[in-house]
Amino acid sequence: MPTTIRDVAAAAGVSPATVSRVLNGKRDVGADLRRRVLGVVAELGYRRNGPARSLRTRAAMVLGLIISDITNPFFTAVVRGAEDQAQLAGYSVVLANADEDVAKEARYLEVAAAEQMAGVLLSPASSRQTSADVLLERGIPVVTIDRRLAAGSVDSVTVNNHQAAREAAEHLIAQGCRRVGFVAGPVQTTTGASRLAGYRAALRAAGRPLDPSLTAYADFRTEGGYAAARQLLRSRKPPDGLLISNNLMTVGGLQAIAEAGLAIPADIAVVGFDDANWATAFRPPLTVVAQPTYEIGRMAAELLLRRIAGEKFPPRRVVLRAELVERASSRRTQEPG
Amino acid sequence: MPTTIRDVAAAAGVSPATVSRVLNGKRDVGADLRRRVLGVVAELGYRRNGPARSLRTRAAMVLGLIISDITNPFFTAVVRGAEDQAQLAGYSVVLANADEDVAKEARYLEVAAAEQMAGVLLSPASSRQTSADVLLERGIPVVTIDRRLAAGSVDSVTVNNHQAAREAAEHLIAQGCRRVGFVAGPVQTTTGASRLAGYRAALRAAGRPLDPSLTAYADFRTEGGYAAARQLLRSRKPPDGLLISNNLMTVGGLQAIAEAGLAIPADIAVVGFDDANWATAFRPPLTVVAQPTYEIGRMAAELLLRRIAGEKFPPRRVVLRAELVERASSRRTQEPG
DNA sequence: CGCTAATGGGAAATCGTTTTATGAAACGAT
DNA sequence: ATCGTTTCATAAAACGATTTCCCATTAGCG
Repeated sequence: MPTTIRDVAAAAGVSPATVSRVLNGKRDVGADLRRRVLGVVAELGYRRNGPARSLRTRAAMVLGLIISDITNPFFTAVVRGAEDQAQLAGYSVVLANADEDVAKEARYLEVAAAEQMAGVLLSPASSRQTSADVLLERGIPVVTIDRRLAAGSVDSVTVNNHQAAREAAEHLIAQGCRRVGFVAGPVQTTTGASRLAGYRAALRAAGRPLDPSLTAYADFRTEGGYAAARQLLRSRKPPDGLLISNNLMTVGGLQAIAEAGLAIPADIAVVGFDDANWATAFRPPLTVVAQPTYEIGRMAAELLLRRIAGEKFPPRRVVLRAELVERASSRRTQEPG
Repeated sequence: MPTTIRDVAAAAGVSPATVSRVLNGKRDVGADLRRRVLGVVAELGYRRNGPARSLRTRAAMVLGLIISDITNPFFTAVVRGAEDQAQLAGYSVVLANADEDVAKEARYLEVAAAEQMAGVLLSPASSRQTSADVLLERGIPVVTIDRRLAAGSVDSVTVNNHQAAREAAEHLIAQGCRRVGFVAGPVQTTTGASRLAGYRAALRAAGRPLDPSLTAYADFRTEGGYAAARQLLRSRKPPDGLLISNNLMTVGGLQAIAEAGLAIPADIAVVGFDDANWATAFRPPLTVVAQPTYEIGRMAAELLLRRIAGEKFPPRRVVLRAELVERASSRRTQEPG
């Protein structure tokens, strides 16, 4: 029913092979013939059949993007960057939501292989338990986003988590906070582990003891952040400064602080991660570690497309800069006590 | 290189046709044979080639999901619902971000057709200028989400926007607001138009004049909401109550209010749309019109899958309930003036 | 027992594209 | 005039699944 390449060929009085070459800009086709073919294509409104093409070329013009939590605005911003870059090269982006679940992630990786996707962007739920091999074995390139895999052979695009977390903690210390608390993410992600390490490095550098009761562990989700922050606030010696290591957990943390009736920054100074659009609407405006989200996605897609194009180079670890954006939530004019 | 259906067939000592039948549960295959085939499939780790399958069956096991703004948490929540439902039926979901741009939307619709997607969920940028016909002509079903098309022949899943907006406005009036302002979305979307109409209906019912200086138009985006709210606040007779007709614009509106140094709800009572996770972390907690986002996505996917399965029924317009969730941002104990 | 019907399985065509191998024309150069 | 060499097109073979026929075998029934 829909027009095929044969229809176009017949209408233009050439063979299907010629039409194909015109469409793919392959070997030289006479300029006049090319024009004629393109004319017929436009006239008949022909669009090539994706699956047939994928079957023959053994690769779909599709990039997989498996992210760990689609409700996290950080990732959706990344998606935009990746999508824009992919589109420049004529690729579409398929999104999947792995929900921080290793098994679900594995399933989607298999789907990517079965669908012959050209390449996959992945924010792995765990740096070790990964099924990325399914793709690598078949020669489908993978680039990890926001997090790394323990096996060092895969390209990655991340930010300088360690340093950023350290600077954020040092900022709180410099503002006069005596007890700086930390809401940590899952340590099986490189991002979670690095940020925790950065926080600890800051305390160490400041000669502060590492009080375990100042660190609470959560799962990068709003509810987790809420519970973790509550636990910290209810301890016998609660923190007067708090660093929360991702976006969603920051929302939960703020809620816990509000419920506890504490004033920001007077009672407790707060620094969050990721510059969500509500951060400046919040009162007081939120100090955050801002990540170049769009650029992360764009860069990762660019890297992936180069692999897909067959470029050879040693595994690349792109590290972009995350920067502390100081706002009122962490600003203390006078030292307490 | 990867194992094909022939490999499986050879290893199991049957024909490819039989393997195919087992995998698709089509005609009855002997129980013992079926077991043997499935055993070999598992043993060889065989996964069928998606493109080959799509080529033959003329439909990929893929649903397209074209949303108008991926940075809007409302839509990402919808995505989750759709994805979960799709997965139950063995379908994957492909996401595309149309950015409220009619041309971009048209491009993605063509991609969906070319890729032979089984069906498409769409939140159209405009109720009239749509290219959905590209799909409908080819028999690919479409279900619109959050918004409707003017051509009434397409299934849709929306909420009762008119009534919800009206109730929200009436709530503000009941709280004693004398001048209730409204930040409207694009009226070429059915959602934008309905919410505006609901607001107006509330004023009319309360016998209030329709002061045009109390309505500002924006684009469903944060910056637009900020600009619109600022315009309202700077007018000669600013509102003492404000209804903002979507998620992102609410963030912008709150920012404008904060910058103007106004107190919520004392100086201005606020009601937003969509219950983002930060709404309760905000001080005062935000009164919102909450939409059943997950259910919208789930329902739309369910409807689409039924169409894909070939069910015949007249175009269905599912309307879910959006409900006002009263919190402190709109609560006024005493009447002003 | 003989006939029809039902069941389980295989051979081969088919989906629409790309690509390899091949050939015809055109053009210089010898 | 002949022989390469390009250049431009074509015919036909993939790609890997599904599915339409078709053929055995068995079951059912009078």
